[in-house]
Order: sequence, then C-alpha cells, then structure tokens
Amino acid sequence: MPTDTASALRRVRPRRGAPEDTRARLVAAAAELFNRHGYHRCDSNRIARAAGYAAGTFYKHFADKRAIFLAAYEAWVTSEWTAIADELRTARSRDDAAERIVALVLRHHTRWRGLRASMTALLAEDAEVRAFHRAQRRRQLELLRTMRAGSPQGGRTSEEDAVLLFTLERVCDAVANGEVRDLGLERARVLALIRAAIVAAIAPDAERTAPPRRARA
Amino acid sequence: MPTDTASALRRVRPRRGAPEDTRARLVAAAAELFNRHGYHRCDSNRIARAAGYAAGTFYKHFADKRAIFLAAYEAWVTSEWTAIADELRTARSRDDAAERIVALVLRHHTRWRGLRASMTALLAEDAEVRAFHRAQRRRQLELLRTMRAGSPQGGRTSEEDAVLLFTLERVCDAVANGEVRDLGLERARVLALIRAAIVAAIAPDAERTAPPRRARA
Amino acid sequence: MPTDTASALRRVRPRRGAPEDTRARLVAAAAELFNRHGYHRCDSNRIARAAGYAAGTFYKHFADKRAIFLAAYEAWVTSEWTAIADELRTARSRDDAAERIVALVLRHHTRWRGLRASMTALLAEDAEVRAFHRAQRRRQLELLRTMRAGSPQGGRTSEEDAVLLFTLERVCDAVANGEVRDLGLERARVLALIRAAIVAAIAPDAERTAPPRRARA
Amino acid sequence: MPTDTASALRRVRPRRGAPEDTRARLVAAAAELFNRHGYHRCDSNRIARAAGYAAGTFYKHFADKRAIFLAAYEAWVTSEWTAIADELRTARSRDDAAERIVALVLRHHTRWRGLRASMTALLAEDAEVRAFHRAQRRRQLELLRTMRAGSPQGGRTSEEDAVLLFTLERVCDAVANGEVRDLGLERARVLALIRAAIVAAIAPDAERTAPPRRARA
DNA sequence: CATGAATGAGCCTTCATTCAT
DNA sequence: AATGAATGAAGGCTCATTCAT
Repeated sequence: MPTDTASALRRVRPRRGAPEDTRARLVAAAAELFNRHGYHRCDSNRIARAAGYAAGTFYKHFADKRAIFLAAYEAWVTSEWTAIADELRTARSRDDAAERIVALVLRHHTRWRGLRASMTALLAEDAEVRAFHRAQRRRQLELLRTMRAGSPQGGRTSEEDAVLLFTLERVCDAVANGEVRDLGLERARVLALIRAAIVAAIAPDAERTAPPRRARA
Repeated sequence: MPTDTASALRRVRPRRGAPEDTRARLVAAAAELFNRHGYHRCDSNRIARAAGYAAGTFYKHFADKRAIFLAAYEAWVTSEWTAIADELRTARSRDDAAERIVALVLRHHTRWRGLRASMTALLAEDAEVRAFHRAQRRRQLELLRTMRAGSPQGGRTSEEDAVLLFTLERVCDAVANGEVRDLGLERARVLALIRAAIVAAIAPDAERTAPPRRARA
Repeated sequence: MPTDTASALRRVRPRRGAPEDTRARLVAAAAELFNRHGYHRCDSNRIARAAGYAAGTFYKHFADKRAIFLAAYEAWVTSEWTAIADELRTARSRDDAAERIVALVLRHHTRWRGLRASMTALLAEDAEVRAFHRAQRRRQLELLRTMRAGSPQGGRTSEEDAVLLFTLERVCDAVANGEVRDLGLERARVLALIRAAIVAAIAPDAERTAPPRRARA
Repeated sequence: MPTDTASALRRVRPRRGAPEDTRARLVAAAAELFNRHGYHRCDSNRIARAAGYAAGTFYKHFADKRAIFLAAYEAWVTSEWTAIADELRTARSRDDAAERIVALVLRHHTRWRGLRASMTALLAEDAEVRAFHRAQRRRQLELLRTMRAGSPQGGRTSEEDAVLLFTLERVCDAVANGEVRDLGLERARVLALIRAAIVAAIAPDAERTAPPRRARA
C-alpha cells in the first residue's frame, strides 16, 4: 500500500530520539569517516548525513568538528581499554596476557589506523587532543606498573616502560598500515619480538638478562 | 628613458633567477611553514609569499600542494642522511656512532616535528608519500646491516632491525614533541635506553645477553 | 505510584499557564534581548529559552520572529503612552508637563535604545512595522494639538508640530546612545533646548517671539 | 563568427584590473544592495556577483562584510561632503547656502535611505561604525561654526548647533522615507522650517528673535 | 620567469522553523 | 499548552588553482 510505504519511509529514522543515541550515531559515523578518509577530508555535513541526520543536527551535539573528533578518539580509546581489561581478566598467565595484549592492540590499530594517523597530526596542532593523549599514556604506564605488582622487578624504570609502550605502539602501527609487509618483513616475527619485550617487562620470573626469544613464525 | 625604467624594474624584482633557486626557496619556505603550522594550515599563496614570490609562481614549479610537501619531505630526509653519513665518517667507534646517531636523529626530529606530524597523516592518504617513505626505510635497514658488516652478529634478523628503527623513531618523536617531558620522564634515561639498543645492534663486541646499561642521567 | 510521578512532573514544568502569560513572558524576553543585542543577533530559540520555554513554544504564540518584534515594539510604545498620560495627569502646569515629557521620553529612549535602533532598520524593510510606526506618530501629533487646545496658537501648523516631534525624538536618541556625550556636549543644555521648544509649542502664554531661554546647565 | 563571440564573451569583464577599480566596483555594488535590501539581507557572494566578480574576490579586498559596509558608508559620506563643499563655494549668500544645503542633504538622504537605516542599526552594534559616525558629526559641527565665522552670533552654543544638525538629519530622513507624506504633511512646509532654522543659525544679519518665516509651499 | 587578480567549489556554521510526542 | 530534537536552506569565508599579462 502506498500509504504504508510513505509512512514507513518517513519513519526510516526516528525524527526524535534520545540525544545520547543521536550523539552516539554521529560519533560512530565520524569515527568511520575520519578513519577512512582522514580528518581534513571529512566535512561535518557529510558526517551528519552518514549518521542519518541533517547538517544542522551536527551542531546541536558538537560545538565543532574538533569536538566530534575528540569524542571519536575518546570512544576508540575507551573501547580499547575495555577490551584490554577483558583480556587481562581472562588471561591464564602473564605470558598469555602479553600475547593477548599485542593481538588486541594490533587489532585496534588496524581497525582504526586512519583515525590514528589523523590523531597524530592533530596532536601537533590541538592542545586538547594532546592533553587527552597524555592522560591515556599515563594510564598505560600505571597499568604496566600494576601488572608487575608483587614481582621482583623493582629495578625497572618508568623510562623503560615508556620505551616499551612507544615500541608496542609504533610496531603495531607499522604492521597495521602495511609498512612491515611493504618492507618484506615477517609479520609474525615482528609481533613475537614485542610480545617477548612485554613478557620481559611484566613476567615476574623473566630473566631480564636472557636474550629475547626468537620469534615463533 | 626606457632603459632606465627597465633597469629600475629589474631592480625592483630581483627574484628572477635560476629555476632551481626559485624552487629551492619555495621548498624551504614550505618546509618551514608546514613544520610550524601543519600541512592543512598553510595555503600555497602563503608559501609563495613567504618565499618572496607571487601566488602564480608556485604553480610554475609544483603541480600542486602535495608536490611541494613531498619535495620538502625529501629535502629533510636527504639532509638527515647527509648528516648521518658525516657522523659515521667521523665516529671513533661503534659506540660513538650510536651516540651520534641518536643525538642527530633527535635533533632532526625536534627541528622538524611539525613536518613529521603532517607526514604521518599524509602517509595514510597519499600513495606517493608512502612510496617515498618506504624507500627511506629500506635504506635505513641496509645501513644498519652495513654497519654490522664483519661483526659476528649473523643471527640478527631484519625484523629485529626494523623494530629497532621503529623504536628509535618513536622515542625521538616522543622526546621531540614533549611527550616524555609531559609524562615526567627523564629525557636522558630515555635516550640512554635507545643508545644502548643501537649499540647492542651494531657493536661487534656487544654481549647481546648483557642487560642494557642504566641510563646516564 | 503514577499519581506521584505525574504530580512531580507537573512541578518540574510550572510553565503551563494562560496563553496570555506565556505570550507576555516571551515578549518581555524578546524585548530585552533585541534591546541588548539587536534584532538580527537574537535567534528565536534563545528568546524562548530566556523566557523559560522550549523552542517550539515560540511558534505556538507567534507566526515568526517579525511578529514578536512587532509585539515587543507595541508593548514598549504602549508603556510609553501610559507613562505620558500619567505625567500629563499629574502635571501642575504646561511648563511642568513639558519638563516631564522630555524626562520621560529620554528615560524610555535610554532604556530601549537597542530596540529603537533595530526598529529603525526594520522600518525600512517591513511594511507592517512601518504602518504601526505611522499610527503612533499620528497619535503624537493629535496629542500635541490636544495639549494646545484653548490656547491662542491657532497659527501653529502640523508641520511645525511634526518637526518638533522629530527633534525631540532625535535629540533623546542622541543623548541615549551616547552621541551627545561623545561630542563633548552638555547634556543638560541639550535637554533644556528641547524643553524650551516644547514649552513654546504648548504653553498658551508663551511669547513665540521670545528667544529660547538659555539652558539651565 | 563563433570564435569571436566566444572570445568576446570571455572578455565581458576583464579578469584583471587595478585593485582599486575592483574595490570601487565592489563598494558601489555593496552600497546599492545594502541600500535596496538592508545590510542583513545581502550576502557577500551576492555583492561580488553584482559587481561582476566571483565570491572569493570579495575577500581579497575586504576582511569581512562589516568592512565593506564601512567602506560604503565612508564613500557615501565623502560624496556628501564633496557636494556640500561645492554648494557652499557657489552659494551667492548665506540664505542661498542654507537652501542648497537642505536640498542637498535631502537628496542624499533620499538616495541612500536604506543605507542610512542599516547604518543606524549597526551604530548600536559596531564600535568602528560608531567611531566613524562621531567623527563626521564633529566635522559637521566645525563646519557650522566656520560658516558663522565673523558674524555677531558669538552667543550660539555647540548644543544649539548639535540640535540643529539632529533636526536637519531627522527631518530629511522623515521626508526621504515617506513619513512626512504618510502623515499627510506638506513636504515644502517642512523643508521651509529647517531652512529657516539653518538661516537663523548661520546668517549674520538674522534676527534671532524673529518668528520662523512661514513655509513657502 | 614571474606576476597577482581572479576564480569557484566547497567547507563550517547558523537559525528560523517544523512536528511528533 | 508545551516540548525539544531535528531540519535544511543559506550565509560567511577559505584556498588550491588558473590565466592574461
């Protein structure tokens, strides 16, 4: 019936919904578009349309494009942290935990590599993005310290932890954005190296003087 | 007198010169501006003006904005390689070489941190930037292998070298862009850690099983 | 209990009331905002919110933004007329009446100088505003004629009255918007001049050939 | 020939011209549009198009819409002052000067009544417009004083001059915007009244105690 | 080789207005 | 009667790029 079709079409997307839902849909659309095309290649109208809304709706929920980027970045980081917590809860050993963390970080970096690239550029331009980024890093450092709690590695410095985190991040980026593949390197070996480094950092029984184990390819 | 007028005009516009000079001035101005404000916050007119030319001149020398970015990126990388070659030539030992390389890379990353940030974002969007980037990385890997030539480290894999390069790069970025400082970390310790890692990678007499030396703060 | 919930909700939204009250609140808010920021710098949502209502409520009471401006303008003019009537009723003499009128008009122009400025601009664009404005002017001319009733000034023309009104209005605007102050003029002298002109126009015993009295500064 | 037509069409408006010409064309178009539709009903794209240029050209010559309004306002005031100077130079007597000034001001207020209305509204919102406006007023006061130079009217105060200027301006506005006509008043009589007031202000032989002459209708 | 005025598509943002609840 | 999320046309402004000189 034409009447039904018309009214159905009119209802494809609810004109009214909880603001949080709208906001969440906009953030999801923005994350997707920023990730795919880069921050500077997405306009706010396009984000709104992709989320199923009109241009004006965007600005009822976000002050500007920067704000939704920050929200998308936050959402992504939050989901990563939630996933990490899950993995750590179900890990059977510290070795297992290291393995899971690498897999998880890699998955996230792969999924959101475009968003990460935009974030890196904005980090240099936007103080708020920077502040948020630093806070995440501090949280990571604390987590590392916590994971080591009770183990006899009192000698390990924050600087060592930080270098480990930088390495983990950069290596996962390199795998995610195809650099490792383009260089003809063995992805599995690369991953095994950071896995080993993490184990060395958190495992209580790790002999820190032992050479890193060769990668399991 | 027409002659007078002509010579007067010529004096007013001293810019007429060899195309390479013009090109070089434009690239220098672009590098400076991209570095300071970010790729997307510099328009081509501004670059031309900063170099002392009119807007149109820009497009006589570069097909588009992307092209001059690539040129600026190339110039920067070239200068870094030249400097590395210099350092290696004058290095008294492999230890010394490692130290010099870290200092140099850090200096370059600090000087050009804005350009690097833009590059990271463009890497995700632009195939040509990506191709150039990969070529540099390959060259770095080769250099590492060369530096190790003759030393009894045959067991070291390219993956290990790559991870080292990623770490070096990321750590220098972190120091250069203030992340290390913002996290309350000791810059000297952080640098000592990568220095140690490089030594471990290239020094023929390095005991690879030895613990990394503690940072000289 | 549903009853509780309902009554709680009713308490949360006390705005439900007689339509005239809502209308009056909206007009008051609009007058204040137009006066403070100018017609084009106030959006209807903001007016509604300032009055304590939601955006939609605005359009239940006014066809469009123009309509509420007209209402605010009307309210202002009405209050001015009411005040004038009061002053005239309690005036002890025509001299006293002139003095009171100047004081009152000045007070109103000062209080509503922003609204008046917007009105002037809309006058040129909107026929309805214009029509209302002309009606007020006619009423003013009639009042002047009435005030003179019985006095031997039959020779005074409507044109003279109109010029007097224009002068009164313009001078009060100049004082109200700071023009007089900015020009380094004595406000009291300026006001004395119009006061004298009004006295000359309405006082039955005024010698029209007498020079205007010097201002009491 | 089609070729000719095409090349002719391409040349309808010179792509390049002296910047001052472009600027002047833009100002002229803006003045016309602001005058006809009001400041807030004209967008910068439309102004550019009306002047024969593309949207972007506007912003090569003016920082924003406010700036071109100020330029249009300045151009208008300048032309009025030039005309006044011309009239005063050719005036045969002070009486004649008064008559010419009224005629001229009226002509200008009629021609630019829309621009004047916009200006009045912007005066309340924009400090720069206000500053320019005040400067003009000061200049007018000085001119009046100059015109009286050597005449035995030393007793006349600046406040009287200012009131005269306000009256002149307001009355010319009222005639220009149709208020006088709408009120059924005799335009000629109204004008005669201000003419008389001006004569009284500048004529050395004016008996200031004499009643204003009745209007010549 | 260099100029620089001009272009115009398109971005970010606003706001008067609607309508389902 | 009131809500408030949503609309979408339109406005201000930018900037990579062109082209006649």
